[in-house]
Amino acid sequence: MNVFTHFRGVIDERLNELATNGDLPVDIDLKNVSVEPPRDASHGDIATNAALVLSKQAKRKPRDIAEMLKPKLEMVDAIEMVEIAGPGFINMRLSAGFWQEQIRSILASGTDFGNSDTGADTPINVEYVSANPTGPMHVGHVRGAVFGDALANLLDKAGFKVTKEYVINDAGSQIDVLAKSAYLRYREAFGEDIGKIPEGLYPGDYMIPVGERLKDKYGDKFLNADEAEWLSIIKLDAVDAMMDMIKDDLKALGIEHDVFFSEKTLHESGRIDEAIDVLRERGHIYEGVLEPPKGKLPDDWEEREQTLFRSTDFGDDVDRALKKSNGDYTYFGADIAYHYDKYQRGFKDMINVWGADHQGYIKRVQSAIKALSGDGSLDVKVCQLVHLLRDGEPVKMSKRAGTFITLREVVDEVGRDVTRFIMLTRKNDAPLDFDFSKVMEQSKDNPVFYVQYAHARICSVLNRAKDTFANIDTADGSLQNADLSRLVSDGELMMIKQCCAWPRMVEAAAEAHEPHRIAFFLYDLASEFHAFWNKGNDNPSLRFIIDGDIEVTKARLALIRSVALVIASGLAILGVEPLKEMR
RNA sequence: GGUCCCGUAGCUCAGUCGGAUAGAGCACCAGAUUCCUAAUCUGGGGGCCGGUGGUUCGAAUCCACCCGGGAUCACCA
Repeated sequence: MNVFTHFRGVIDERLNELATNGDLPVDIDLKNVSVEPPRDASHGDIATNAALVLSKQAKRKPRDIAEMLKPKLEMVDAIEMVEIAGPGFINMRLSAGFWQEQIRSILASGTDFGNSDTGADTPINVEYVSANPTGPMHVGHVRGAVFGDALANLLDKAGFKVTKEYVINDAGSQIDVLAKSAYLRYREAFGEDIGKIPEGLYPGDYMIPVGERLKDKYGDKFLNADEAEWLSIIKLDAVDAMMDMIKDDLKALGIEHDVFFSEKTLHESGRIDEAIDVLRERGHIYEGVLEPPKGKLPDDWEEREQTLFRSTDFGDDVDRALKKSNGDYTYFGADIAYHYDKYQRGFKDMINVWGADHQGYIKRVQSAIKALSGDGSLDVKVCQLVHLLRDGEPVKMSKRAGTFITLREVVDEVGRDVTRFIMLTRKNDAPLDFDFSKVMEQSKDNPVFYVQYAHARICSVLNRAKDTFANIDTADGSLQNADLSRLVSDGELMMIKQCCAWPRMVEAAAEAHEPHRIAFFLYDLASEFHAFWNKGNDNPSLRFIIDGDIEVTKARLALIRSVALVIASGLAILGVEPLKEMR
């Protein structure tokens, strides 16, 4: 249960009563009323701005409305105290009993705690990674991959029906290059000395096994054949080989897509013509000449007539070309068909995760979706660069020279969990430093460790309880029966409240499409817990395991088990395994 | 020149559909281990939230215009 949503409902009811009684206008609009935790805990547990928001509509002073609402709220069982503060905020304190009961429901829900139905099973498509199938994934892909995956998990938890999608760009000229590179390695597999890989082909060693694979599959069939004979066939094999490699890389990060969509199929099936015809019928396509870009002209600029999409009608800056000079569709042309296809598959909500270099591409795709669908919407999440460091020094990489750092190298060195968590410790649109030395540090400077450590500590306490009480049952089902009214200290109630904020956090993060909020929340929760733990150092009566008092012990175990469940539930969104011990 | 992103403590960054006295970590200073993992915790100093106007009960948050940093800019994908 989301505590705040629950009381939002309660407050709405009482406001409607006031409207029925004639104290407020009958047609009063409650949509701006919010119920949230006050920033300052001394103001109580929940606060509402209802009186302030409704003041104008009701043509009454905020304090008057607050005074009318106050007695009605005081009658609610769980509400212990109601106070009007400042310009008209209504602060409420909830009873300890109410909070204690929440532990029971957290234990009953397990790691499903925080699941929400705000998504209402709405289909939503999250497209991420979509690295070109021309080589292994490199470090530049990692952030988008992790971000997209965590966002998809988050939306799933919030009740959306999520499809994780990868579009394979298997149609462009880079695939010809790939096939030629593979063919060279194929000849090499027969013992031919191919010398230095010619400029313009992919030089990486990862192409060698592809050559072997072709040799095994086709024997010497293509050895003396014309390019026209082998090109289209080897393209397929080469792309397959690249995708196998990429899927392996993704697996190392714990990522598995539901759908791999082939761009090539759009070209072959005439779907691009179809989508563009739709646009043409609606009058959004014309043959014309684009203005040269303002500012510095590209050296090889020439005026030419092109098939253009009038994206400026939908908020773009200039109209966009759909066909290349050789008559083929541009990537944008194919992309229009791709997004139209997604829409026709039932996705009105689409999210794409792109690198920072694609920012300028956003408006045109959104324009196309508007022009084609009317009610479809695309949110593009742009991930800024990751600065790789080692001991504070930049790690050089050069994609051109083939010496780029691969995703695999990063994961092999620091592990999947660390890679994933650290990538989510910044907003997607802020650059991120990734220091190989720092992320492996076992200290509170390192948020992964800090959160994991809290979880491990809890598991450790649950185990140790058996040393003190031989017969104690620490299973969730048993802890649910603990006498939770024994949880009365400030620290204990704080922990409960923090856990109860979890569902609200999930909903807010999902709505904003911001999985990093989960990482920050977990850090805060871990911090609460570590503080609580240390109180037992100063005051033994605040320890979790109290020798001779099994009831208090069980109640406290129920509490910290709830904390562990929230941490595990959050880590699951991030795709990180909660650790039971860290020795 | 256009577009997009960023600008919050010395440093790295959070900041909830606009909410009350703007938060955390690092660094700095002072403390806490016969004790469930000190791999942790407690306390302290430190801010014209880039600037100027506007919107309103109320702005770090929304709008306009500036300043500074980054990315990107006809047929590549």
